[in-house]
Amino acid sequence: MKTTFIPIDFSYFDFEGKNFVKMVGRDNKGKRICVIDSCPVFLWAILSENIKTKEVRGLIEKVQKIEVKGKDRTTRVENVEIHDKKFLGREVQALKIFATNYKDLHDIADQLNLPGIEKRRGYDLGFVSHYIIEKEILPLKWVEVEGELLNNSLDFGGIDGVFEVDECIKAEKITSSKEIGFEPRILAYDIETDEFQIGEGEIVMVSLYGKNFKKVISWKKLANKEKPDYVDYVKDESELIEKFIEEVKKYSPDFLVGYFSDGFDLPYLKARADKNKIKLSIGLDGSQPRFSRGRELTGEIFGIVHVDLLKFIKTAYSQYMQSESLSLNEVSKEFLGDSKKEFEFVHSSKLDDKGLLNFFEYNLHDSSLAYRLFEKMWPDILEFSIVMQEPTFDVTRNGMSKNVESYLLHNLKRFNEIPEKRPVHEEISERMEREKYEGAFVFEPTPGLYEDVVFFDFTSYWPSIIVTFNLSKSTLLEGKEKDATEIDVSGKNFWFSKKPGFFSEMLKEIIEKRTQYKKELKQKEDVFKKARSNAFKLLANASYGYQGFFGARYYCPEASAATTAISRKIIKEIIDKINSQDYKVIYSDTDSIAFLKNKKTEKQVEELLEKLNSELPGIMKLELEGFFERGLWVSTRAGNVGAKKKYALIDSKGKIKIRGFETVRRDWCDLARELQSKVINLILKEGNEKKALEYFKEVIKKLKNREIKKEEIMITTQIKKPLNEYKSISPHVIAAQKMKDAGLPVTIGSLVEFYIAETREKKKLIREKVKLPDESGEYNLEYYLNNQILPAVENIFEVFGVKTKELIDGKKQMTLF
DNA sequence: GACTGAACTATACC
DNA sequence: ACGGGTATAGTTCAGTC
Repeated sequence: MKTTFIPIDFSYFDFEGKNFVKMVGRDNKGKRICVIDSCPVFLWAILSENIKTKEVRGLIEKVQKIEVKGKDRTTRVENVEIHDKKFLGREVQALKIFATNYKDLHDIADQLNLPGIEKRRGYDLGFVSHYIIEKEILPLKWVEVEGELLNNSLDFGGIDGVFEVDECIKAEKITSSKEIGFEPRILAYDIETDEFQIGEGEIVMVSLYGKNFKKVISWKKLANKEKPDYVDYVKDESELIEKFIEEVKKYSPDFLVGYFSDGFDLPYLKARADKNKIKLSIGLDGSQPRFSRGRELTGEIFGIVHVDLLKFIKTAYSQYMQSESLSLNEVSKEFLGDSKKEFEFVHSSKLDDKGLLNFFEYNLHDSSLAYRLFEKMWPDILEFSIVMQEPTFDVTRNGMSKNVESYLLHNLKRFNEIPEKRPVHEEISERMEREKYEGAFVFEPTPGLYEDVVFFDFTSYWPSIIVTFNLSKSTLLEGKEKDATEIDVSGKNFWFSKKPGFFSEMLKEIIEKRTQYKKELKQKEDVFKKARSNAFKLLANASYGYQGFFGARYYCPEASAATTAISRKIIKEIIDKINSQDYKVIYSDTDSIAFLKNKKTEKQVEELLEKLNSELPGIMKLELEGFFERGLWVSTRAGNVGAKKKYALIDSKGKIKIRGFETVRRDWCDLARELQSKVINLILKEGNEKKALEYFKEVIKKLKNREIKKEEIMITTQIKKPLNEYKSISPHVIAAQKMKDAGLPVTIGSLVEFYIAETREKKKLIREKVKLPDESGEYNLEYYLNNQILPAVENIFEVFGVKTKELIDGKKQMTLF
């Protein structure tokens, strides 16, 4: 039979010692299909450079006889071929060694520790990735499948008999198909429980939200009020879990979506199913979710892609987001303009009818938010899967370095390259201990309020350096060669080949594709194209970090150090050139330069830009970031030098851009942040400090009169490690400990909120004055004056010669008097 | 007990 | 374990007098 098919979920199984991929997806009529396929399994043995033909023949004969006896199967070498390949850009001869089972390749490799074989590679990709590379079948890309319809046949020991799909096909031929669009079936879910610890308390209710579908399943019932339509009552928790499974099966989603569901909802469901002695048989073959043993839990369901949106948001969006936390509430506000429903948690036994009704709504709304977030992010999720060529389950969980690596591995074929291996544990520890290399250049500004500021910045600065100078593991030379680029890295020299390597070639393609899509987007908007452009942008940006990351296959700190060395050299040259053209550079950080326009016209500035660009090497390019009417730089708190990474700008439309100031830091209280923001605004708009100073005096007065609302003085700080590992017990650790004592969950990543209160006795340390938001108390006047609002504006007013400290002290004495 | 610099910690910038 | 280094700034800690 023949069908058009889109693969969504990827997994594999063994039958008679061989590996088979099972792909679950849809056909063009929306029917749910499972396609079973296989591919040759092999690894590479790279031969020594000087090996003789005769020796190769002997080696092949020896390798052909290798057999590995395992507990439940025997794997043997089935065939050996010799190929001309490349490894790290070097031409090599390599044996392609075919074997029975992918998981046994490691054992085969152990037997290949033979003279004449230099390296063994290509057996640590995972069978699914190996399959995708070999058969060139991409996740979420339509294909034409020809094969045998398995209809409860005995093939594969009757494995398809238990698959809850419309058709199961054993593939004979798979070819690519034209794109016909795909609308995924999405189901979001969320549970509410009596305890925060996994499995500790009962699951009170679970909500489901899909297309024209909403449901809350609960064993807790309203006593007197009528139940809403979307609520289904069940007898107890055990029935709740069974009903949940039933509803998921009935809805038949491609994607089951949660928020922090890898870490909470799914493991909680599993734990409670275990406790109730029932099976959480949610997989399409009746299997239970499988949880990885890694540092962080991940829950995988056969046939349904379980997506934890929190993880994807962390890697794909967080660096560009305004939200100060990644809570469902904040993220929903930013992406959907909607927030969670208000609800104060109480134990289910203490819920009255009104509370329970709210709880139903709250629970359903959370699922609705997750559903809509998925819809919003679907173009990015889809394009990430297609660009990285990895299953959606993985790309939604991997970090950017893993994504860079996926892209590399899936494109090596075009370069005839054998993949490098993953670093082993010892290598990783060694790499982690390496000395840091010197990074970017930051210009020390002179504090002041400047008029007419121009900003230039480089487009994809570091990636463009890597490409232009060919900086990578495969192009790093051992010593000086004739056709090499010599790079002085803080007094030490490195040489890189001028012949382009696959890393910089691929990165060049990534940058070019990004530029091309961006150009096309200007002509016509398209959410999917935008998502693809974004995926390439993120890949390019992560490529520099990748080479310096200890877990990378293509780890190359020399390339990273060379990249930053070149970046420092070039930006300093540009600064000199701009200064020599009768402009004055006032600031620079990594890839951006700010300078005074000096009464010149915008056209003259653009000509300057053009000239600078004509002198830049390779694909490097400088861009005009913008013209600004005013810019403010301040000094550091400690000394009288200009502070780096702290400035504020205003453009001709009155739009203000603030960098680094306390205003943009979440670990300062709102009072200080809003005061500072207002002061910066007034100064930039007015061009002087007068109105700002008046405003500051008002705030001091209000604070002293205790007219400030409590929520404005709350300080929020993140817990970054287990509480007992803190060497220095700072206020936020005390706050966290207090929360823990009150039975609230505090884990790594938790944000704790507290304020500094007045104390009866005189206490020396700030941490002794910490109180949680719901603890009664007066805010500590001295602390908020001297440690919050004064530091927030002191350096700003200092630019104008105003001594704010005297302002606070003077007033204080007066009020005391 | 006051003072001081180093260490620790969180968060921003690019 | 799940990109990198540069930088500011607060609070505690440990040493001195």
